[in-house]
Amino acid sequence: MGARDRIGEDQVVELAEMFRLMSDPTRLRIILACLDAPVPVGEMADRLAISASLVSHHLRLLRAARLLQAERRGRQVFYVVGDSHIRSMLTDMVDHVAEGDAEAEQAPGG
Amino acid sequence: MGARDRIGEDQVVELAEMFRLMSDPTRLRIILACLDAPVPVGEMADRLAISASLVSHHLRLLRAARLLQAERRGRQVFYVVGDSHIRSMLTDMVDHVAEGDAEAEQAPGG
DNA sequence: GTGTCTCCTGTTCATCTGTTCATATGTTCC
DNA sequence: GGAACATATGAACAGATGAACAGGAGACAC
Repeated sequence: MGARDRIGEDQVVELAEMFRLMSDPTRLRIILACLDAPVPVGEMADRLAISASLVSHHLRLLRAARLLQAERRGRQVFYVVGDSHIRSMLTDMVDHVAEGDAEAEQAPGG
Repeated sequence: MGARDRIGEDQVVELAEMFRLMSDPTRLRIILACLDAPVPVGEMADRLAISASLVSHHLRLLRAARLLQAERRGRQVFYVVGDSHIRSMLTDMVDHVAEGDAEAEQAPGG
């Protein structure tokens, strides 16, 4: 038993890289921003209060990892989470940190 | 829609830090190693083919984030994933990369 | 009490990463 | 063709990170 034991080192590296993309607050904010609906780069930069250049830099990484998909509409480029599993996981994790923040204190000793 | 937009910056940082812990292949391997059952540090080092010191260093980070729980049995210390959500998510993600690896090969470009 | 095993902690170093500034590319309108 | 807007890219720098080395603390056996 244990799919977690059956995955090879390559899979682990692949998974780690996926987590790495989401390990930065700025990048995570970008992913979360376009979790449900496509969002243009400029709006992201405005909502996240960061420069469009920085957003674009992160977007490049996210695109390379297939985490985000780009869709051009005229002069604007809309980005959206393209992976259903990632989207589902993200939604769950967001809910987890939103609620689990209080019940994580069940650990005895310390 | 809502939950992902309702979380504040602190939550995002908290979530990002969680991902950060899992973003390292070595550290992810450690987490995966003690995903189901508690594993002693020495066995981890042996199974992962890395020094016990390095394992301990990573263990410290994982413990600080409450991702892993330590349990002392005699002179050995067993570590196990202490978060049900994380365990669930990890199992799902492992399965995701295990399956997605086959369909990801349809990309001709490098 | 001594010796050994297992694990923890502190420090240093090579490397990577995120961020900013300056600039290029692409698109629309005239 | 040119101007304006939106996005992408490259170089450089400050900060963070993982890995290795050395020393120390706790537990068990004698």
